[in-house]
Amino acid sequence: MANRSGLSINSDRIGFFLHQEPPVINSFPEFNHHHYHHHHHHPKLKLEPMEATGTIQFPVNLMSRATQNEDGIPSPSDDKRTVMISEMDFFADNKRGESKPTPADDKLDVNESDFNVNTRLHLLTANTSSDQSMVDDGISPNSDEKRAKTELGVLQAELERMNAENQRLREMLNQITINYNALQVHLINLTQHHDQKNNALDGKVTGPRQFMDLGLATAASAAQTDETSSEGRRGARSRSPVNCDDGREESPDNGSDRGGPSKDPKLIDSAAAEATMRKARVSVRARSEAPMISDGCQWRKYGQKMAKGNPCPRAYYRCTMAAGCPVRKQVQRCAEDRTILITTYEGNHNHPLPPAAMAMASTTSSAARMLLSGSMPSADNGLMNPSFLARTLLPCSSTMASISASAPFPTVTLDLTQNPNNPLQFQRPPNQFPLPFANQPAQALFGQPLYNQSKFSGLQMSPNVSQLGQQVPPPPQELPAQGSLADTVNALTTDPNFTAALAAAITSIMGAGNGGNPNGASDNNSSGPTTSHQQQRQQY
DNA sequence: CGCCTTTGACCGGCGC
DNA sequence: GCGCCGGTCAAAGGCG
Repeated sequence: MANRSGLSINSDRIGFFLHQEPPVINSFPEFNHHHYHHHHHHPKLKLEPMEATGTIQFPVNLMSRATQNEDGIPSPSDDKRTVMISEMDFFADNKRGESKPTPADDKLDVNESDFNVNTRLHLLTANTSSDQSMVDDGISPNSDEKRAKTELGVLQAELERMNAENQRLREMLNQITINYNALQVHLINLTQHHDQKNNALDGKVTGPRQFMDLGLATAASAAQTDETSSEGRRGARSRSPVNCDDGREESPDNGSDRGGPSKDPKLIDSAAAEATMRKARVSVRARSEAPMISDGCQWRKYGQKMAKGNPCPRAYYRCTMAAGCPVRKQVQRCAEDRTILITTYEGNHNHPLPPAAMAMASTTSSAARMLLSGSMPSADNGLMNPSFLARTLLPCSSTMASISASAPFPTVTLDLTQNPNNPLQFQRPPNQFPLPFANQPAQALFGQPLYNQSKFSGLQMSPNVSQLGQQVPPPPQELPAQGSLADTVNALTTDPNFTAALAAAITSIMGAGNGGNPNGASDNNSSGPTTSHQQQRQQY
Protein backbone atom coordinates (compact mmCIF):
# COMPACT_ATOMS: atom_id res chain seq x y z
CA MET A 1 0.00 0.00 0.00
CA ALA A 2 2.84 2.29 0.70
CA ASN A 3 3.71 2.04 -2.91
CA ARG A 4 0.42 3.23 -4.12
CA SER A 5 0.58 6.57 -5.68
CA GLY A 6 -0.79 9.49 -3.85
CA LEU A 7 -3.41 9.94 -6.43
CA SER A 8 -4.54 6.43 -6.21
CA ILE A 9 -4.70 6.59 -2.50
CA ASN A 10 -6.51 9.80 -2.66
CA SER A 11 -9.15 8.34 -4.73
CA ASP A 12 -9.84 5.18 -2.96
CA ARG A 13 -9.15 6.33 0.52
CA ILE A 14 -11.32 9.29 0.30
CA GLY A 15 -13.90 7.22 -1.34
CA PHE A 16 -13.57 4.85 1.42
CA PHE A 17 -14.97 7.21 3.91
CA LEU A 18 -17.29 8.96 1.68
CA HIS A 19 -18.96 5.78 0.87
CA GLN A 20 -20.18 5.52 4.32
CA GLU A 21 -22.66 8.04 3.28
CA PRO A 22 -25.73 6.36 1.99
CA PRO A 23 -27.88 9.11 0.60
CA VAL A 24 -27.45 9.10 -3.10
CA ILE A 25 -26.30 5.61 -3.58
CA ASN A 26 -29.29 4.46 -5.42
CA SER A 27 -28.76 7.06 -8.00
CA PHE A 28 -25.94 5.34 -9.74
CA PRO A 29 -26.07 1.73 -8.86
CA GLU A 30 -23.83 0.31 -11.48
CA PHE A 31 -22.13 3.34 -12.60
CA ASN A 32 -20.03 3.89 -9.62
CA HIS A 33 -19.15 0.38 -9.55
CA HIS A 34 -17.79 0.29 -13.01
CA HIS A 35 -16.11 3.44 -12.29
CA TYR A 36 -14.27 2.09 -9.37
CA HIS A 37 -13.09 -0.95 -11.03
CA HIS A 38 -12.05 0.82 -14.05
CA HIS A 39 -9.86 3.11 -12.12
CA HIS A 40 -8.55 0.64 -9.83
CA HIS A 41 -7.20 -1.66 -12.30
CA HIS A 42 -5.98 0.83 -14.69
CA PRO A 43 -2.30 0.21 -14.98
CA LYS A 44 -1.37 3.84 -14.95
CA LEU A 45 -3.87 5.05 -12.44
CA LYS A 46 -5.13 7.47 -14.90
CA LEU A 47 -8.08 9.35 -13.67
CA GLU A 48 -10.69 10.26 -16.09
CA PRO A 49 -13.48 12.72 -16.01
CA MET A 50 -16.42 11.14 -14.36
CA GLU A 51 -19.05 13.67 -13.80
CA ALA A 52 -21.67 11.21 -14.77
CA THR A 53 -20.38 8.60 -12.43
CA GLY A 54 -20.73 10.52 -9.28
CA THR A 55 -17.45 12.27 -9.35
CA ILE A 56 -16.88 14.37 -6.37
CA GLN A 57 -16.39 17.98 -6.80
CA PHE A 58 -14.23 18.85 -3.97
CA PRO A 59 -14.87 22.21 -2.48
CA VAL A 60 -11.86 24.25 -3.20
CA ASN A 61 -11.88 25.86 0.14
CA LEU A 62 -11.83 22.47 1.70
CA MET A 63 -8.92 21.40 -0.32
CA SER A 64 -6.96 24.49 0.14
CA ARG A 65 -7.53 24.43 3.81
CA ALA A 66 -6.14 21.00 3.89
CA THR A 67 -3.15 21.87 1.86
CA GLN A 68 -2.43 24.94 3.82
CA ASN A 69 -2.14 22.89 6.90
CA GLU A 70 0.45 20.80 5.35
CA ASP A 71 3.86 21.49 6.77
CA GLY A 72 3.47 25.08 5.97
CA ILE A 73 3.88 24.37 2.33
CA PRO A 74 1.40 26.30 0.33
CA SER A 75 -0.49 24.14 -2.03
CA PRO A 76 -0.33 24.87 -5.69
CA SER A 77 -3.52 25.78 -7.32
CA ASP A 78 -3.62 22.54 -9.19
CA ASP A 79 -3.77 20.59 -6.03
CA LYS A 80 -7.45 20.64 -6.29
CA ARG A 81 -8.51 17.34 -7.52
CA THR A 82 -11.49 15.31 -8.11
CA VAL A 83 -12.43 12.50 -5.90
CA MET A 84 -14.34 9.78 -7.52
CA ILE A 85 -17.10 9.13 -5.17
CA SER A 86 -20.75 9.47 -5.27
CA GLU A 87 -22.57 11.49 -2.69
CA MET A 88 -19.66 13.72 -2.25
CA ASP A 89 -21.37 16.65 -3.73
CA PHE A 90 -24.20 16.13 -1.39
CA PHE A 91 -21.82 15.59 1.35
CA ALA A 92 -19.67 18.57 0.64
CA ASP A 93 -22.61 20.79 0.07
CA ASN A 94 -23.95 19.85 3.40
CA LYS A 95 -20.82 20.76 5.12
CA ARG A 96 -20.25 23.86 3.20
CA GLY A 97 -22.95 25.58 5.02
CA GLU A 98 -21.28 24.77 8.24
CA SER A 99 -17.76 25.60 7.45
CA LYS A 100 -18.62 28.93 5.96
CA PRO A 101 -16.36 28.85 3.00
CA THR A 102 -16.03 31.69 0.67
CA PRO A 103 -18.84 31.24 -1.76
CA ALA A 104 -16.80 32.17 -4.75
CA ASP A 105 -14.59 29.12 -4.74
CA ASP A 106 -17.06 26.63 -3.58
CA LYS A 107 -16.49 24.05 -6.15
CA LEU A 108 -13.67 23.05 -8.29
CA ASP A 109 -14.30 22.60 -11.88
CA VAL A 110 -14.26 18.92 -12.50
CA ASN A 111 -12.64 19.05 -15.83
CA GLU A 112 -9.95 21.28 -14.61
CA SER A 113 -9.07 19.07 -11.76
CA ASP A 114 -9.18 16.02 -13.87
CA PHE A 115 -6.93 17.66 -16.28
CA ASN A 116 -4.51 18.51 -13.57
CA VAL A 117 -4.46 15.07 -12.20
CA ASN A 118 -4.13 13.48 -15.54
CA THR A 119 -1.45 15.82 -16.55
CA ARG A 120 0.53 15.02 -13.53
CA LEU A 121 0.11 11.35 -13.95
CA HIS A 122 1.00 11.36 -17.56
CA LEU A 123 4.03 13.37 -16.76
CA LEU A 124 5.04 10.93 -14.14
CA THR A 125 4.52 8.04 -16.45
CA ALA A 126 6.57 9.64 -19.11
CA ASN A 127 9.41 10.36 -16.78
CA THR A 128 9.49 7.03 -15.14
CA SER A 129 9.04 4.74 -18.04
CA SER A 130 10.04 6.35 -21.24
CA ASP A 131 13.43 7.84 -20.84
CA GLN A 132 14.35 6.35 -24.14
CA SER A 133 12.06 8.65 -25.96
CA MET A 134 14.00 11.57 -24.64
CA VAL A 135 17.21 10.19 -25.94
CA ASP A 136 15.66 9.87 -29.30
CA ASP A 137 14.92 13.53 -29.30
CA GLY A 138 18.52 14.22 -30.07
CA ILE A 139 19.26 15.69 -26.71
CA SER A 140 22.39 14.65 -24.94
CA PRO A 141 21.66 11.48 -23.01
CA ASN A 142 23.60 12.62 -19.98
CA SER A 143 21.94 15.94 -19.57
CA ASP A 144 18.68 14.39 -20.43
CA GLU A 145 19.07 11.73 -17.83
CA LYS A 146 19.96 14.37 -15.35
CA ARG A 147 16.93 16.32 -16.21
CA ALA A 148 14.80 13.27 -16.09
CA LYS A 149 16.15 12.35 -12.72
CA THR A 150 15.57 15.80 -11.47
CA GLU A 151 12.05 15.78 -12.69
CA LEU A 152 11.54 12.38 -11.29
CA GLY A 153 12.79 13.53 -7.96
CA VAL A 154 10.52 16.48 -8.06
CA LEU A 155 7.60 14.34 -8.95
CA GLN A 156 8.38 11.87 -6.27
CA ALA A 157 8.60 14.61 -3.75
CA GLU A 158 5.34 15.90 -4.94
CA LEU A 159 3.83 12.48 -4.70
CA GLU A 160 4.98 12.20 -1.16
CA ARG A 161 3.52 15.54 -0.43
CA MET A 162 0.30 14.47 -2.00
CA ASN A 163 0.30 11.34 0.05
CA ALA A 164 0.63 13.37 3.17
CA GLU A 165 -2.06 15.64 1.98
CA ASN A 166 -4.22 12.72 1.21
CA GLN A 167 -3.78 11.52 4.70
CA ARG A 168 -4.94 14.81 6.06
CA LEU A 169 -7.82 14.91 3.70
CA ARG A 170 -8.96 11.55 4.81
CA GLU A 171 -8.88 12.67 8.37
CA MET A 172 -10.82 15.74 7.46
CA LEU A 173 -13.35 13.76 5.58
CA ASN A 174 -13.71 11.40 8.39
CA GLN A 175 -14.44 14.21 10.73
CA ILE A 176 -16.87 15.66 8.29
CA THR A 177 -18.53 12.32 7.98
CA ILE A 178 -18.98 12.16 11.69
CA ASN A 179 -20.49 15.59 11.74
CA TYR A 180 -22.66 14.78 8.83
CA ASN A 181 -23.99 11.68 10.46
CA ALA A 182 -24.74 13.57 13.60
CA LEU A 183 -26.65 16.16 11.66
CA GLN A 184 -28.50 13.53 9.80
CA VAL A 185 -29.74 11.83 12.89
CA HIS A 186 -30.68 15.15 14.28
CA LEU A 187 -32.66 15.83 11.17
CA ILE A 188 -34.33 12.48 11.39
CA ASN A 189 -35.42 13.19 14.90
CA LEU A 190 -36.65 16.61 14.05
CA THR A 191 -38.61 15.25 11.15
CA GLN A 192 -40.01 12.53 13.27
CA HIS A 193 -41.16 14.89 15.96
CA HIS A 194 -42.61 17.15 13.39
CA ASP A 195 -44.58 14.32 11.89
CA GLN A 196 -45.77 13.16 15.23
CA LYS A 197 -46.97 16.64 15.98
CA ASN A 198 -48.81 16.81 12.73
CA ASN A 199 -50.41 13.47 13.24
CA ALA A 200 -51.52 14.40 16.68
CA LEU A 201 -52.97 17.60 15.38
CA ASP A 202 -55.11 16.25 12.63
CA GLY A 203 -55.97 13.16 14.56
CA LYS A 204 -55.33 11.09 11.54
CA VAL A 205 -53.39 7.98 11.51
CA THR A 206 -51.40 7.60 8.41
CA GLY A 207 -50.46 4.09 9.16
CA PRO A 208 -47.46 3.34 7.08
CA ARG A 209 -45.89 6.66 7.59
CA GLN A 210 -46.23 6.34 11.27
CA PHE A 211 -44.90 2.91 11.22
CA MET A 212 -41.91 4.22 9.54
CA ASP A 213 -41.61 7.02 11.96
CA LEU A 214 -41.88 4.70 14.82
CA GLY A 215 -39.21 2.60 13.43
CA LEU A 216 -37.00 5.52 12.89
CA ALA A 217 -37.85 6.83 16.26
CA THR A 218 -36.88 3.63 17.82
CA ALA A 219 -33.58 3.47 16.14
CA ALA A 220 -32.86 7.12 16.25
CA SER A 221 -33.91 7.62 19.77
CA ALA A 222 -31.87 4.69 20.69
CA ALA A 223 -29.01 6.39 19.03
CA GLN A 224 -29.52 9.58 20.89
CA THR A 225 -30.62 8.44 24.24
CA ASP A 226 -28.32 5.51 24.34
CA GLU A 227 -31.21 3.42 25.11
CA THR A 228 -31.23 -0.27 24.79
CA SER A 229 -33.84 -2.66 25.77
CA SER A 230 -31.48 -4.38 28.06
CA GLU A 231 -30.95 -1.12 29.79
CA GLY A 232 -34.63 -0.74 29.94
CA ARG A 233 -34.98 -4.09 31.49
CA ARG A 234 -32.41 -3.25 34.00
CA GLY A 235 -34.14 -0.06 34.82
CA ALA A 236 -37.31 -1.96 35.37
CA ARG A 237 -35.53 -4.25 37.66
CA SER A 238 -34.94 -1.49 40.12
CA ARG A 239 -32.02 -3.19 41.65
CA SER A 240 -29.46 -1.43 39.60
CA PRO A 241 -29.76 2.26 39.05
CA VAL A 242 -27.78 2.34 35.93
CA ASN A 243 -27.18 5.41 33.94
CA CYS A 244 -28.91 5.77 30.65
CA ASP A 245 -31.83 3.76 31.81
CA ASP A 246 -35.21 4.83 30.81
CA GLY A 247 -36.73 1.61 29.76
CA ARG A 248 -38.57 3.48 27.13
CA GLU A 249 -38.27 1.10 24.31
CA GLU A 250 -38.57 -2.03 26.23
CA SER A 251 -41.56 -1.43 28.37
CA PRO A 252 -44.88 -1.96 26.72
CA ASP A 253 -46.40 0.61 28.99
CA ASN A 254 -43.89 3.14 28.04
CA GLY A 255 -44.57 2.48 24.49
CA SER A 256 -48.10 3.64 24.90
CA ASP A 257 -47.55 6.30 27.49
CA ARG A 258 -45.10 8.28 25.59
CA GLY A 259 -46.20 11.46 23.99
CA GLY A 260 -49.31 12.45 22.11
CA PRO A 261 -49.33 10.28 19.05
CA SER A 262 -48.39 7.21 20.93
CA LYS A 263 -51.55 7.53 22.97
CA ASP A 264 -53.52 6.96 19.91
CA PRO A 265 -54.68 3.34 20.12
CA LYS A 266 -54.21 2.96 16.45
CA LEU A 267 -50.61 3.72 16.87
CA ILE A 268 -50.09 1.20 19.54
CA ASP A 269 -51.77 -1.23 17.36
CA SER A 270 -50.16 -4.37 16.21
CA ALA A 271 -46.74 -4.37 14.81
CA ALA A 272 -45.97 -0.74 15.24
CA ALA A 273 -46.32 -0.86 18.97
CA GLU A 274 -44.50 -4.11 18.96
CA ALA A 275 -41.68 -2.65 17.03
CA THR A 276 -41.30 0.15 19.47
CA MET A 277 -41.05 -2.32 22.24
CA ARG A 278 -38.54 -4.47 20.64
CA LYS A 279 -35.02 -3.65 19.96
CA ALA A 280 -33.25 -3.99 16.73
CA ARG A 281 -30.13 -6.00 16.51
CA VAL A 282 -27.57 -6.42 13.89
CA SER A 283 -25.87 -9.72 13.72
CA VAL A 284 -22.68 -10.27 11.84
CA ARG A 285 -21.58 -13.72 10.93
CA ALA A 286 -17.95 -14.06 10.09
CA ARG A 287 -15.39 -16.77 10.08
CA SER A 288 -12.93 -16.30 12.82
CA GLU A 289 -10.77 -18.42 14.98
CA ALA A 290 -10.30 -15.56 17.33
CA PRO A 291 -12.55 -15.51 20.36
CA MET A 292 -13.94 -12.22 19.30
CA ILE A 293 -13.67 -10.15 16.24
CA SER A 294 -11.92 -6.99 17.00
CA ASP A 295 -13.66 -3.81 16.19
CA GLY A 296 -13.21 -0.17 16.75
CA CYS A 297 -14.55 -0.18 20.24
CA GLN A 298 -13.49 -1.24 23.66
CA TRP A 299 -15.54 -3.94 25.23
CA ARG A 300 -15.88 -5.31 28.63
CA LYS A 301 -17.24 -8.71 29.19
CA TYR A 302 -20.01 -8.75 31.71
CA GLY A 303 -21.42 -12.15 31.39
CA GLN A 304 -21.33 -15.49 29.77
CA LYS A 305 -24.08 -17.99 29.46
CA MET A 306 -24.74 -21.27 27.89
CA ALA A 307 -27.47 -20.69 25.42
CA LYS A 308 -29.96 -23.36 24.68
CA GLY A 309 -29.26 -25.30 21.56
CA ASN A 310 -25.66 -24.27 21.30
CA PRO A 311 -22.80 -26.02 23.02
CA CYS A 312 -20.75 -22.88 22.73
CA PRO A 313 -21.17 -20.28 25.41
CA ARG A 314 -22.51 -16.88 24.57
CA ALA A 315 -20.49 -13.98 25.86
CA TYR A 316 -21.94 -10.62 26.66
CA TYR A 317 -19.96 -7.47 26.20
CA ARG A 318 -20.69 -3.85 26.74
CA CYS A 319 -18.93 -0.93 25.21
CA THR A 320 -16.56 0.79 27.57
CA MET A 321 -15.35 3.54 25.35
CA ALA A 322 -17.48 5.99 27.25
CA ALA A 323 -19.23 5.90 30.54
CA GLY A 324 -22.78 4.87 30.13
CA CYS A 325 -22.50 3.76 26.58
CA PRO A 326 -25.43 1.41 26.17
CA VAL A 327 -24.07 -0.61 23.33
CA ARG A 328 -23.95 -4.32 23.93
CA LYS A 329 -22.79 -7.14 21.89
CA GLN A 330 -23.11 -10.85 22.11
CA VAL A 331 -20.52 -13.15 20.75
CA GLN A 332 -21.19 -16.76 20.13
CA ARG A 333 -19.93 -19.43 17.87
CA CYS A 334 -22.27 -20.98 15.45
CA ALA A 335 -23.41 -24.36 16.65
CA GLU A 336 -23.33 -25.85 13.19
CA ASP A 337 -20.03 -24.40 12.15
CA ARG A 338 -17.82 -23.33 14.96
CA THR A 339 -15.50 -21.50 12.71
CA ILE A 340 -18.25 -18.98 12.35
CA LEU A 341 -18.41 -16.31 14.92
CA ILE A 342 -21.71 -14.60 15.37
CA THR A 343 -21.51 -11.14 16.78
CA THR A 344 -24.73 -9.42 17.57
CA TYR A 345 -24.73 -5.71 18.18
CA GLU A 346 -27.39 -3.81 19.95
CA GLY A 347 -27.82 -0.23 20.93
CA ASN A 348 -26.13 2.96 19.93
CA HIS A 349 -22.95 4.52 21.05
CA ASN A 350 -23.18 7.71 22.98
CA HIS A 351 -19.70 8.83 22.21
CA PRO A 352 -17.47 9.61 19.28
CA LEU A 353 -16.02 6.63 17.64
CA PRO A 354 -12.74 6.01 15.96
CA PRO A 355 -13.07 6.10 12.20
CA ALA A 356 -13.28 2.41 11.69
CA ALA A 357 -15.62 1.95 14.56
CA MET A 358 -17.72 4.81 13.45
CA ALA A 359 -18.03 3.33 10.05
CA MET A 360 -19.34 0.09 11.32
CA ALA A 361 -21.48 1.81 13.85
CA SER A 362 -23.06 3.78 11.13
CA THR A 363 -23.53 0.65 9.18
CA THR A 364 -25.21 -1.28 11.87
CA SER A 365 -27.20 1.72 12.81
CA SER A 366 -28.51 1.93 9.35
CA ALA A 367 -29.24 -1.73 9.34
CA ALA A 368 -31.08 -1.51 12.58
CA ARG A 369 -33.06 1.45 11.49
CA MET A 370 -33.93 -0.18 8.27
CA LEU A 371 -34.95 -3.22 10.14
CA LEU A 372 -37.17 -1.34 12.47
CA SER A 373 -38.72 0.63 9.74
CA GLY A 374 -39.21 -2.35 7.52
CA SER A 375 -40.03 -5.19 9.79
CA MET A 376 -43.43 -4.10 10.80
CA PRO A 377 -45.81 -6.54 9.28
CA SER A 378 -48.84 -4.36 9.32
CA ALA A 379 -47.24 -1.58 7.45
CA ASP A 380 -49.22 -1.71 4.31
CA ASN A 381 -47.06 0.77 2.62
CA GLY A 382 -44.95 -0.92 0.08
CA LEU A 383 -42.12 1.31 0.99
CA MET A 384 -42.02 -0.14 4.40
CA ASN A 385 -42.37 -3.75 3.81
CA PRO A 386 -39.34 -5.95 4.00
CA SER A 387 -39.59 -7.11 0.49
CA PHE A 388 -39.45 -3.64 -0.76
CA LEU A 389 -36.52 -2.91 1.44
CA ALA A 390 -34.84 -5.97 0.28
CA ARG A 391 -35.32 -5.08 -3.31
CA THR A 392 -34.38 -1.54 -2.76
CA LEU A 393 -31.49 -1.87 -0.46
CA LEU A 394 -30.17 -5.12 -1.63
CA PRO A 395 -30.79 -5.30 -5.27
CA CYS A 396 -27.55 -7.07 -5.72
CA SER A 397 -28.38 -10.33 -4.21
CA SER A 398 -31.03 -12.67 -3.16
CA THR A 399 -28.90 -13.68 -0.29
CA MET A 400 -27.37 -10.53 1.04
CA ALA A 401 -28.73 -10.22 4.47
CA SER A 402 -31.46 -11.70 6.49
CA ILE A 403 -34.10 -10.12 8.54
CA SER A 404 -35.54 -12.18 11.26
CA ALA A 405 -38.94 -11.15 12.38
CA SER A 406 -39.47 -14.28 14.38
CA ALA A 407 -36.55 -13.70 16.66
CA PRO A 408 -37.22 -12.20 20.06
CA PHE A 409 -35.82 -9.02 18.64
CA PRO A 410 -35.87 -7.84 15.11
CA THR A 411 -32.52 -8.77 13.79
CA VAL A 412 -30.61 -8.07 10.66
CA THR A 413 -28.05 -10.70 9.91
CA LEU A 414 -25.12 -9.92 7.75
CA ASP A 415 -23.57 -13.11 6.66
CA LEU A 416 -19.97 -12.69 5.68
CA THR A 417 -19.11 -16.30 5.87
CA GLN A 418 -20.24 -17.89 2.72
CA ASN A 419 -19.11 -18.11 -0.78
CA PRO A 420 -21.15 -15.62 -2.66
CA ASN A 421 -23.56 -17.10 -5.06
CA ASN A 422 -25.13 -13.84 -5.62
CA PRO A 423 -25.33 -12.49 -9.07
CA LEU A 424 -22.94 -9.72 -8.53
CA GLN A 425 -21.95 -8.17 -11.66
CA PHE A 426 -18.28 -8.45 -11.06
CA GLN A 427 -18.24 -11.79 -9.52
CA ARG A 428 -15.24 -13.97 -9.70
CA PRO A 429 -15.74 -17.48 -10.96
CA PRO A 430 -16.67 -19.65 -8.05
CA ASN A 431 -13.69 -21.91 -8.30
CA GLN A 432 -11.42 -18.99 -7.81
CA PHE A 433 -13.19 -17.64 -4.89
CA PRO A 434 -11.16 -18.77 -1.96
CA LEU A 435 -7.96 -17.75 -3.58
CA PRO A 436 -8.09 -14.12 -2.77
CA PHE A 437 -7.92 -15.06 0.83
CA ALA A 438 -4.82 -17.07 0.57
CA ASN A 439 -3.09 -14.59 2.77
CA GLN A 440 -6.08 -14.09 4.93
CA PRO A 441 -5.84 -10.39 5.12
CA ALA A 442 -9.28 -10.34 6.56
CA GLN A 443 -7.91 -11.77 9.70
CA ALA A 444 -7.08 -8.33 10.70
CA LEU A 445 -10.71 -8.04 11.36
CA PHE A 446 -12.27 -11.40 11.48
CA GLY A 447 -9.29 -13.54 12.05
CA GLN A 448 -10.30 -15.85 9.29
CA PRO A 449 -11.00 -15.93 5.66
CA LEU A 450 -13.81 -13.64 4.99
CA TYR A 451 -16.19 -14.77 2.40
CA ASN A 452 -18.35 -11.98 1.52
CA GLN A 453 -21.93 -12.76 1.36
CA SER A 454 -24.97 -11.75 3.13
CA LYS A 455 -28.36 -13.18 3.21
CA PHE A 456 -31.78 -11.87 3.09
CA SER A 457 -33.47 -14.99 4.12
CA GLY A 458 -37.11 -14.99 3.54
CA LEU A 459 -36.80 -12.03 1.32
CA GLN A 460 -36.37 -12.61 -2.29
CA MET A 461 -34.69 -9.88 -4.12
CA SER A 462 -34.12 -9.33 -7.70
CA PRO A 463 -30.68 -10.23 -8.78
CA ASN A 464 -29.35 -6.98 -9.84
CA VAL A 465 -26.48 -4.72 -9.61
CA SER A 466 -24.39 -4.76 -6.58
CA GLN A 467 -24.93 -1.78 -4.53
CA LEU A 468 -22.46 -3.19 -2.24
CA GLY A 469 -19.89 -3.27 -4.91
CA GLN A 470 -20.80 0.17 -5.84
CA GLN A 471 -19.90 1.48 -2.52
CA VAL A 472 -17.07 -0.72 -1.71
CA PRO A 473 -13.85 1.12 -2.02
CA PRO A 474 -11.80 0.21 -4.95
CA PRO A 475 -9.40 -2.60 -4.48
CA PRO A 476 -5.69 -2.14 -4.62
CA GLN A 477 -4.13 -2.02 -7.98
CA GLU A 478 -2.59 -5.41 -7.68
CA LEU A 479 -5.94 -7.07 -7.86
CA PRO A 480 -7.29 -8.26 -11.12
CA ALA A 481 -9.78 -6.07 -12.77
CA GLN A 482 -12.52 -8.65 -12.69
CA GLY A 483 -12.95 -9.15 -9.03
CA SER A 484 -15.81 -10.43 -7.06
CA LEU A 485 -17.08 -8.99 -3.92
CA ALA A 486 -14.62 -11.24 -2.36
CA ASP A 487 -11.95 -9.45 -4.24
CA THR A 488 -13.19 -6.24 -2.95
CA VAL A 489 -13.23 -7.45 0.56
CA ASN A 490 -9.87 -8.93 0.07
CA ALA A 491 -8.67 -5.65 -1.18
CA LEU A 492 -10.16 -3.92 1.75
CA THR A 493 -8.49 -6.16 4.16
CA THR A 494 -5.16 -5.10 2.85
CA ASP A 495 -6.04 -1.69 4.02
CA PRO A 496 -5.80 -0.69 7.63
CA ASN A 497 -9.17 0.86 7.25
CA PHE A 498 -10.74 -2.33 6.22
CA THR A 499 -13.34 -1.96 8.82
CA ALA A 500 -14.42 1.31 7.48
CA ALA A 501 -14.55 -0.21 4.10
CA LEU A 502 -16.63 -3.08 5.23
CA ALA A 503 -18.85 -0.73 7.04
CA ALA A 504 -19.16 1.39 4.02
CA ALA A 505 -20.06 -1.60 2.02
CA ILE A 506 -22.64 -2.77 4.44
CA THR A 507 -23.91 0.69 4.83
CA SER A 508 -24.48 0.75 1.18
CA ILE A 509 -26.69 -2.23 1.62
CA MET A 510 -28.48 -1.41 4.73
CA GLY A 511 -28.43 2.27 4.93
CA ALA A 512 -29.10 3.43 1.47
CA GLY A 513 -32.49 4.64 2.34
CA ASN A 514 -32.09 6.13 5.70
CA GLY A 515 -28.77 7.77 5.92
CA GLY A 516 -26.04 7.45 8.42
CA ASN A 517 -26.05 7.79 12.06
CA PRO A 518 -23.43 9.25 14.24
CA ASN A 519 -23.46 6.67 16.86
CA GLY A 520 -24.45 3.66 15.01
CA ALA A 521 -27.44 1.63 15.91
CA SER A 522 -25.27 -1.14 16.73
CA ASP A 523 -21.73 -1.41 16.61
CA ASN A 524 -18.73 -1.71 14.61
CA ASN A 525 -16.48 -4.36 13.48
CA SER A 526 -12.92 -3.72 13.16
CA SER A 527 -9.57 -2.88 14.47
CA GLY A 528 -10.13 -3.75 17.98
CA PRO A 529 -8.70 -2.46 21.14
CA THR A 530 -9.12 -5.88 22.54
CA THR A 531 -5.66 -6.91 23.40
CA SER A 532 -4.24 -10.21 22.53
CA HIS A 533 -4.01 -10.81 26.17
CA GLN A 534 -7.64 -10.17 26.59
CA GLN A 535 -8.48 -12.37 23.72
CA GLN A 536 -6.41 -15.16 25.09
CA ARG A 537 -8.33 -15.00 28.26
CA GLN A 538 -11.57 -15.35 26.53
CA GLN A 539 -13.05 -18.71 26.48
CA TYR A 540 -13.81 -19.62 23.05
C1' DC B 1 -4.33 0.19 41.55
C1' DG B 2 -7.30 0.06 37.80
C1' DC B 3 -9.30 -2.58 34.50
C1' DC B 4 -10.59 -6.79 33.06
C1' DT B 5 -12.66 -11.62 33.11
C1' DT B 6 -14.98 -15.20 35.54
C1' DT B 7 -18.93 -17.07 37.43
C1' DG B 8 -22.80 -17.95 40.35
C1' DA B 9 -26.82 -15.51 41.60
C1' DC B 10 -30.54 -12.93 40.39
C1' DC B 11 -34.33 -10.94 37.64
C1' DG B 12 -38.09 -10.63 34.31
C1' DG B 13 -40.51 -12.69 30.51
C1' DC B 14 -42.78 -16.46 28.83
C1' DG B 15 -45.07 -20.87 28.32
C1' DC B 16 -47.36 -24.57 30.51
C1' DG C 1 -47.41 -20.97 40.38
C1' DC C 2 -43.54 -23.12 38.48
C1' DG C 3 -39.74 -23.84 35.68
C1' DC C 4 -37.07 -22.53 31.77
C1' DC C 5 -34.46 -19.18 29.49
C1' DG C 6 -32.04 -15.01 28.21
C1' DG C 7 -29.83 -11.35 30.08
C1' DT C 8 -27.49 -8.79 33.77
C1' DC C 9 -25.24 -7.99 38.18
C1' DA C 10 -21.50 -7.97 41.15
C1' DA C 11 -18.08 -10.22 44.06
C1' DA C 12 -13.82 -12.40 43.49
C1' DG C 13 -9.71 -12.84 41.41
C1' DG C 14 -6.13 -12.10 37.62
C1' DC C 15 -3.10 -9.24 35.05
C1' DG C 16 -0.06 -5.41 33.80
